[in-house]
Amino acid sequence: MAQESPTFSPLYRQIKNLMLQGLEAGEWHPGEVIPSEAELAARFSVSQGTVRKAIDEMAAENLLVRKQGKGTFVATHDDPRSNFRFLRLMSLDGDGTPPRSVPLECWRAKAGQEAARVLCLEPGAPITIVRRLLTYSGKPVVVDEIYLPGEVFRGLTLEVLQDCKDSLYSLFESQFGMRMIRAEERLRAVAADRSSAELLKVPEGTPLLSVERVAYTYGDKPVEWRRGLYLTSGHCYVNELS
Amino acid sequence: MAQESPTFSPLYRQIKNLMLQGLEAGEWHPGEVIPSEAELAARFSVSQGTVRKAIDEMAAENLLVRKQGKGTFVATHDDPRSNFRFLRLMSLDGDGTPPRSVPLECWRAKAGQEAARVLCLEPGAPITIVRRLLTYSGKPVVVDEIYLPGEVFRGLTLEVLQDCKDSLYSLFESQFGMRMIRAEERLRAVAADRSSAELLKVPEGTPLLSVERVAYTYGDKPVEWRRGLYLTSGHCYVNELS
DNA sequence: AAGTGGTCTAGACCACGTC
DNA sequence: ACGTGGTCTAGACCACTTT
Repeated sequence: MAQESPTFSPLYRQIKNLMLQGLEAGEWHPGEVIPSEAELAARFSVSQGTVRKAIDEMAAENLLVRKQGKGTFVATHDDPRSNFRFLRLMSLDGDGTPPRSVPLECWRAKAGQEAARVLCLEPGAPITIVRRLLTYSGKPVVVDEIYLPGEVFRGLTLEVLQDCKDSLYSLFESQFGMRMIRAEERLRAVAADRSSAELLKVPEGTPLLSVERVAYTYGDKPVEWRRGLYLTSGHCYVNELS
Repeated sequence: MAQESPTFSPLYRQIKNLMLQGLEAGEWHPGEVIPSEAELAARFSVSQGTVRKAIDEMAAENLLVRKQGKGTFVATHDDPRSNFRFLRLMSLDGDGTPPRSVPLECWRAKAGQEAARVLCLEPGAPITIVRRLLTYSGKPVVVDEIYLPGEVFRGLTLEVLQDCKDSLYSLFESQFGMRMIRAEERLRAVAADRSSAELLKVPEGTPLLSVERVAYTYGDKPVEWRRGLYLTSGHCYVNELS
């Protein structure tokens, strides 16, 4: 038989898409409860089980968080236990103290070929670049260079970064309405250049872990390109294969 | 109110545990179909929906693979598309040709302190050690040292490894009944020692990506400890954060 | 007591693969 | 035509949190 409906989409997935639009449009904000399953079922005129399956998928993607007896909440980067999600760095001894972010520079520029390609911008479009250090117990471990679309992050300055007590993604979420939901990282081993070596207080040429990341928001739209150099003498990058 | 049942376990999870025992005991082998949902529901005297939820979880953990219209199958490492699951290496240019495994050595030894701890063995217990090279398009990219419990892998020799056309985990699965289902990796950047540098044909001191892995089989039992040194001049380690 | 998500059931129908 | 997994429904009851 001919394949009649190559675009077949089950009901629960259509419901999911409607809810995704709600999230993207800001109908429900990070940290807030969304309506109960029964309410959503009534709104969309489907059974509770169908809404449930839509929510299940979104919870599996870390977009929503279910809490029995309380409701279903829009996920947020403020939750401290979600810190390991986007920074998989662990001390070689058991020390679990969280890192401190030390912003170094923040300036505006025009997107070059590569930045434009990665962030899906026009070459020459305004971008914002951040350089910062991550320290564990006062010792420098990561130096990051972060490229952001200038339009979205118009109000981002060094002062804003210095005043921020939370993670970078918490700041992006609360101050710029930009929520990171997924990222791809590419890891390589490189030799420390002079500038990085100075910041990390190691000899030039020291092997460093280069971590290149593209982060995406709703609709798989890339909104951050970053390159970090990790000093892995006292820390390691942890990954779970499953 | 007092928490009456701290050990509450829903029905579908009990079913799942029963099925896990079936997998572990070898009742169903990798690649084979398991009984239909209706059959399992009858066997366990529960509804099909409950069996379904048990299978859903196991499919999410890559233990089972559902195929609409055909049945549910025990996952296997033979599936070529599962190669990226445990070897997240990608060419920097788009070249997608798979790697070739070149076994170098295979010998028996007694577990030292660290190997015993990681593999949950008695110090002095027999272990098997494998050294091998991974080449892409003929060029050496990875040198691996692999520690295995000697009891389980008694028949493993260099000849067996050389005769094997599939992945290492396929061999372990088919020849030794040992299926890897999960692994933890720790990544660091290190300088190439002399031996590795020679094998990878790079100068001593070249930055290499050190990948230390512990792989687990059913019941979270560790059964492999490996350390790989990756040459990342032409390849990178890809990771998805979500 | 009331409201939320979590579990379990039973049955109907759909999409896919095989015979 | 048949068997498989996939979707959808409606209703009952359980576990957790708040009022």
